[in-house]
Amino acid sequence: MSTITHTTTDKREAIIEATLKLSIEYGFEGMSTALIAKEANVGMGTLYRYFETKEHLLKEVFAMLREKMLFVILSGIGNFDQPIREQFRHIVKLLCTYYIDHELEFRFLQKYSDSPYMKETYLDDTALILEPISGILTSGGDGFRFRPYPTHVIFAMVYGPMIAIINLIHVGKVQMTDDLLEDLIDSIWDSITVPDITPIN
Amino acid sequence: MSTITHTTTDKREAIIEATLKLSIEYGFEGMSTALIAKEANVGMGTLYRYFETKEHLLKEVFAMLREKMLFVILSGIGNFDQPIREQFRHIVKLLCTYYIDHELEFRFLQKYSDSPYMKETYLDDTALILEPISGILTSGGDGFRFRPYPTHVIFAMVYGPMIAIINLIHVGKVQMTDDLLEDLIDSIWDSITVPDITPIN
Amino acid sequence: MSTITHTTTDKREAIIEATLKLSIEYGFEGMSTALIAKEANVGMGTLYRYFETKEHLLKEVFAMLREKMLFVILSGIGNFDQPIREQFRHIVKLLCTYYIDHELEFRFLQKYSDSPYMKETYLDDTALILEPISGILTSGGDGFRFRPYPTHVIFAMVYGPMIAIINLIHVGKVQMTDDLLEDLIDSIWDSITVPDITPIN
Amino acid sequence: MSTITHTTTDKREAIIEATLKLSIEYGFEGMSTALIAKEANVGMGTLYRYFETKEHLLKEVFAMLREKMLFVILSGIGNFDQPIREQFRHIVKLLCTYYIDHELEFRFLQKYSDSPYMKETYLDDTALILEPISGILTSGGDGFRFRPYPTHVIFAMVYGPMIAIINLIHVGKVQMTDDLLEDLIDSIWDSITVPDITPIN
DNA sequence: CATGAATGAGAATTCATTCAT
DNA sequence: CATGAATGAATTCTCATTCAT
Repeated sequence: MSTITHTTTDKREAIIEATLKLSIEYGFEGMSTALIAKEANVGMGTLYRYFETKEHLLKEVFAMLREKMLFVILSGIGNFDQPIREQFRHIVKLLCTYYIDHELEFRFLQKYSDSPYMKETYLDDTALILEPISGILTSGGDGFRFRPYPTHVIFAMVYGPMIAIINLIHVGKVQMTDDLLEDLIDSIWDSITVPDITPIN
Repeated sequence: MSTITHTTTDKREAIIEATLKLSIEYGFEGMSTALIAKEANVGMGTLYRYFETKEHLLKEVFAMLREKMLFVILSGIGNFDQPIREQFRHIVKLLCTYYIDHELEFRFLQKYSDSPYMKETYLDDTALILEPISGILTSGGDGFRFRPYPTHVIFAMVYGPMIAIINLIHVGKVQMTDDLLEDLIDSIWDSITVPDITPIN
Repeated sequence: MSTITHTTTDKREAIIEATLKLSIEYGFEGMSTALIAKEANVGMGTLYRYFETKEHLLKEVFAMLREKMLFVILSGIGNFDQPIREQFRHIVKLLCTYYIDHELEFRFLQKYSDSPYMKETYLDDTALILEPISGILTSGGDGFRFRPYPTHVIFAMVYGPMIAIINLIHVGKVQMTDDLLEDLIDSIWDSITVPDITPIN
Repeated sequence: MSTITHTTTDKREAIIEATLKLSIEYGFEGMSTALIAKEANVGMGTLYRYFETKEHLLKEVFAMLREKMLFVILSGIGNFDQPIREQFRHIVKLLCTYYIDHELEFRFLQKYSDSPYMKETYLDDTALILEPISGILTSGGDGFRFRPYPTHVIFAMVYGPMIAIINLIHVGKVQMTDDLLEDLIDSIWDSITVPDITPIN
């Protein structure tokens, strides 16, 4: 962050940015390191100063995107005193908006999660998009009960439709509006909860 | 079925089988044609007798899997006189069961749909898994109404969770049971419909 | 030549014919044996029944063309009692006409003579086109003398321009007429002889 | 000439030199890029840094040889005030000497001109060797007249024998001497001109 | 004899990575 | 630190040749 390392950081950032962009356009293996370097306006050797390997580079882009996403979400997180349902609505909305506005990042994460590289990487891929609300989805609530599914399934019932719909928007099949988003979140909510009052259902 | 075509079919099948298996293990570009040939126990030249290009091979595997899936589903399709909800339940169950039992095929389709190859291929990727029930999801019903979403969104609300959950099972995070499956289908149903009688909800 | 071997001969001929045609269109290595077989309407195995190797096939086409050419020339050869100059005129005319009318054969011979295959083959390439008149060009004459060049050079002074002009005609740069041909032969004659007695010519 | 470009030029030159040599020995397709690289003492990748394709490489060798030849000829060109016949004699001599002394280059040009690659290349193949004297051969003169042939034919009557004789020398069938060369040029001259004194011919 | 499916050695080309400057 | 020329292992694809039918 000091002035001196600024240039350095810039190059690193430029490489990551280039990787993000090109990986979407060409795919991970369609994108050569030479191309990345060119797009980032650095020499090929420079790339290897900052990243041990193409694979490492991808992994770091992935890690960076995760952290960036987490930061954004956590920054925007609301009031913990609110009812669970409101918190859920708020965060899912935040998440969707974020990924709708950051197509490249979303696509990269999807691509990476599905690639063989992921095997080498530590993370639980599926939960990725839901990390920020893992807490919420395992707690109880007032006026409703989560359906008695394994936690993983609850997660899947949330991020499954989310991912599908974000994709839809990115490929231009659907225009997202605030109202539609609100409704969809309600739909998802309905699919993982039951009202608490009527045990009959 | 004659002796001649039998041999022929055998090699073609072996190559396809090998491709299916190895593409999961190594990814499309991590899997060399030499490896495929070896796994299929044929010479490299043989592979190129049956498939013009590696890309063509992948496309044909994809096309074959689609047809196979469609065939299975259509063969198992139930009574069209049943209420929509029953038909939905039946087919989604069939689909889930099929893909749970055919992990390699499921993974291949996912991979292919996300790959740059897909661009060259004709199909609407997202709807793939739902082709068999596209009819049902656009018709009306008795005792319920589909939520007023664009058709694409309705689709996404169904295949999104399906894919997510099938994945969960394949990676071993969840054990699927008949009861769980039934419940999940109900959950999904709830997320795309509203009861017709009580406008309150 | 018997009725029984007729079929056999036909296939051999067909292969040779196909080779001749395709070698011009694609070049020796641009022309695959599979293509030859297809063009000749025989199976690939058949080709190898008649010719040990692609190289052997080419060599035999070459040999065949030589013999064919020799046969044509010898058949058309005129009166040995005629003056040398008349014999020269007659034969060179015959040769030129033959190669003008048999473009494929001419091109094949040129191609083959220049190829590495030629190394394996016995013949003196350059003299090829002049074999039929080698006798004439080494004898003496009345009213003229051959210029005091090595025999090889005399040959070269004849076939050099011949080849160049036949090429010109095949590529369509020049239209050959009887008169032009006669004149050219005179020109060539002038370049290898000097008048013996009368400097006036 | 700086250190950097020197190294660069060296490798490029080495590759071209190797190509020149090997193409004679093995033919264009008998010579693999791996072999070229080895002969040039560079890695295979290096070859492709300098030349996009094997085909491009060959084309550049061709272009380079043409320019080199032109340069040599133009540098040695004599006095334009001399009679046409003297100019003709001078330049043909220069050309013959050049190609006699540069066997590889001569053979390469012949090979390339006859190859399918030539189709892609711009040039009028046949005239290649005569480019430097095309001006002379179309002008008039004193004391002689060019025979009334199409220009292409005049050209052919010159380069035909030239090529044939140069070949003869390269394969060792003839030893060239200054006297022989002078005489041959006279012979060629005689074949394309007639004395001007006797309009009767 | 005729066939053509099967084969694998070999060819052109690419690209991640290194290292001398 | 930065660079990009150099490298060769690895990849896709071709094709002359064989051999079981």
